[in-house]
Amino acid sequence: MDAVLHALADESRRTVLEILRHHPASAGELAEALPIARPGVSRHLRVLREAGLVDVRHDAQRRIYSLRPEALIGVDEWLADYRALWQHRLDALHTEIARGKKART
Amino acid sequence: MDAVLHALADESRRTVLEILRHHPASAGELAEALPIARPGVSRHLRVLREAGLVDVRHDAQRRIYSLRPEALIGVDEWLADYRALWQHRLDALHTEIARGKKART
DNA sequence: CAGGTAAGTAACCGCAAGGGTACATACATC
DNA sequence: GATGTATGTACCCTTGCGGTTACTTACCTG
Repeated sequence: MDAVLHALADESRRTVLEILRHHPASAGELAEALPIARPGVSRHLRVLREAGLVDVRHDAQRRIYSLRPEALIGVDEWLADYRALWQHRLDALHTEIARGKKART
Repeated sequence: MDAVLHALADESRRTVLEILRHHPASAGELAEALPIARPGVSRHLRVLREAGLVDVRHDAQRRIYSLRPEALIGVDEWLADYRALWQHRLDALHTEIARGKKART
């Protein structure tokens, strides 16, 4: 999961994911969408590949990248524990609010 | 959310969160639990503070840190969109498996 | 108020990440 | 097989981050 979180920490790489979330795209298309030059994008794509977040398909000279959201499952599971915590807090907050209402009546 | 993801990308900082998930702790206690020296931990704590992931309470010279898991809600919401994607894929996979079973009978 | 403890900051070092330019590789076409 | 296009890699440079030691700040206690 470390590699995934590291990949997610970069804004450009998240942008790539957002694009791929809607449709697969070639490396060139992705580079056009980012404010950095092709080589830089290639490197970002390598990070995403190694983190298991994207898949590559060869189409002649083109490399078509597509999303592999399964890699995010690990992060999701990690967050699940915390989700229980904040859910608990929100519940407590709601209880508090309800109590306040009751007291005011 | 950027600050939060940046904070999460570091193993040491995640360790701090894991500790605080169970109980509040002073900066010194956290430093003892990590393989790095106090000043380093102080900086990690600052990152976590600025990302809104922890709260500080003063107790004489001690600074007691506690978790504020609410900050992770943003990440959770961001992941939610992807969750729909992989859920869809897993459903498709299960359908495929079911179909395979049926074919074999 | 002197001494001790807890935490944070400052200055410094080393390394790894991220960007760009230039080059190499793969494939399609003429 | 020469040319053009799409992509990735090598190299260099700069920046930022993490770690350490040394110092400052805050607070408690005798």
